[in-house]
Amino acid sequence: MSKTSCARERIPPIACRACDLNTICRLTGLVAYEGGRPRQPTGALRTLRPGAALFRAGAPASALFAIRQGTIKLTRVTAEGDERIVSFHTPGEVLGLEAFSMGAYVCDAIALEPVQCCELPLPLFSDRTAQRAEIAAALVQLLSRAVAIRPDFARGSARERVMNFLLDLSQRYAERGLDASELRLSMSRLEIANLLDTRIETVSRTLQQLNREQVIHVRGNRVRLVNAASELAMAANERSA
Amino acid sequence: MSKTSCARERIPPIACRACDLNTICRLTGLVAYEGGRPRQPTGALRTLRPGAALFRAGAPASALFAIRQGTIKLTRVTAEGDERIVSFHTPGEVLGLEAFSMGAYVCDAIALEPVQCCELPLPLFSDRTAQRAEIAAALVQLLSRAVAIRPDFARGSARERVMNFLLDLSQRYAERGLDASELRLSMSRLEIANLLDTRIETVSRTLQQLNREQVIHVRGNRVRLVNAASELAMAANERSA
DNA sequence: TGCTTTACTTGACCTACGTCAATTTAGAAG
DNA sequence: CTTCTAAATTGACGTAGGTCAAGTAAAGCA
Repeated sequence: MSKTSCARERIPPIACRACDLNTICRLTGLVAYEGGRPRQPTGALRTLRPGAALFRAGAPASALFAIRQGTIKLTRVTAEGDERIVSFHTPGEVLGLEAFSMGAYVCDAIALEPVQCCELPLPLFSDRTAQRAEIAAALVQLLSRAVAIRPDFARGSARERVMNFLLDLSQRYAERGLDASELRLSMSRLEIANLLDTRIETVSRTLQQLNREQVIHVRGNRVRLVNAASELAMAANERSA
Repeated sequence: MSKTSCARERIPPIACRACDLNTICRLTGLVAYEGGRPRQPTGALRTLRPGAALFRAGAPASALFAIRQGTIKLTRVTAEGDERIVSFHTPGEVLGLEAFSMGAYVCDAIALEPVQCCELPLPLFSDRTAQRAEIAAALVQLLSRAVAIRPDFARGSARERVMNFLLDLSQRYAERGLDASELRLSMSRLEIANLLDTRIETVSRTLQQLNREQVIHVRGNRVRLVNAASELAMAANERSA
């Protein structure tokens, strides 16, 4: 599947405190708060090999998931039968929020690399515990953030799409406290092209072009943002929509 | 602003029971349930003239809004200073859900026609009433639906974009119990082009093309879906993503 | 009713990107 | 190390849709 040399450059799991699910985990008693150290949660922990599915579109929704390590792609299958990538997700992000309204998941969630993630079974949220109101409030918070922030990569020129994609990745790195200018692309060019609604050749050409212009520095799946800051200002407002 | 002959073809307000906010309105005691008849809610009712703003991006978020009548566009301003349309909203839909996580609204909400909408001040949701858990649950439901259903019109060929746009409108008509094949476009060609990330000439040409092929029947801002059902099956899975 | 303005349509031309095809590069296996 | 395979790059060429420009129709107003 994805080649991604994972064996040697394995990145440690994200700390619970940097995870979007943190508040909810604590409220549901799933994990003891660890004050900063990455620590094994007490709840169900799932591991996936590259290419394995965390859940499938149409499967009854049973839990929320938080990514601890690795990257997951959300995909749908078009009427013509080909895969369409909806989004990529990195450590600290929560999947399966549609569970509260749909009976089933709406996308396939596929690991791009070795993935580790926490599972919060839905029944946790229907229990009539004393904390329920607090949990609900935290959920409302989480969901509200998810509706507000919707990057849209299938807009503008190929160059804008690629830049927006890289800058979005960079921003997410930064939000989790990682180096925002040194990216490791865990997805293939084909998967990027799919997300951006363009072609693999266009992604390749555009990356090389940006490389030649010294805006970025590309080498395989490693990308360093060099003069992207200037383009950043330009594209920043575009990304969130 | 938008021309839209509104004086004569005024459409009556939507019934509360067909509104996404219905459950929440009842729980917050804002409106007495009316069992089906469209009835004036007891809460704050706002009216807007075409071109007027319900709220602006960056303004402190103070309330949730439900559209009773008319169409609203959500827009953002790009770094280059031009407007980008994020979505159009029709009666029964709820605006401002980002309020629970952001302190401010993230888009401008502009009326395309005379608009009437209900306002639910945010303080309603922070009151520690006995119902609070139920209200929160209803909110989670509403938000969860909003994250699950994300049409994406800036993908594929011009023809696909236009069809997806029309079919999405049609579907929303249907969901509120209106005739799904007889559409009245309350937005200009320019606004459609903006949403679809294409040009006004392309929208025009594509509509005329579809008209020639008898897939739809266009006459100004009235569109009848004729043989769209066949294309519908094809595009149905595309729309929601 | 005609006049003015703005929205929409249509045509001609051009370019960014898609398509097809040939290399080159980089992991994986031996 | 070499071989094998899949991913990525690069080139040549065609086309959907962007751009520019000229009509046409319809809404608002005297």
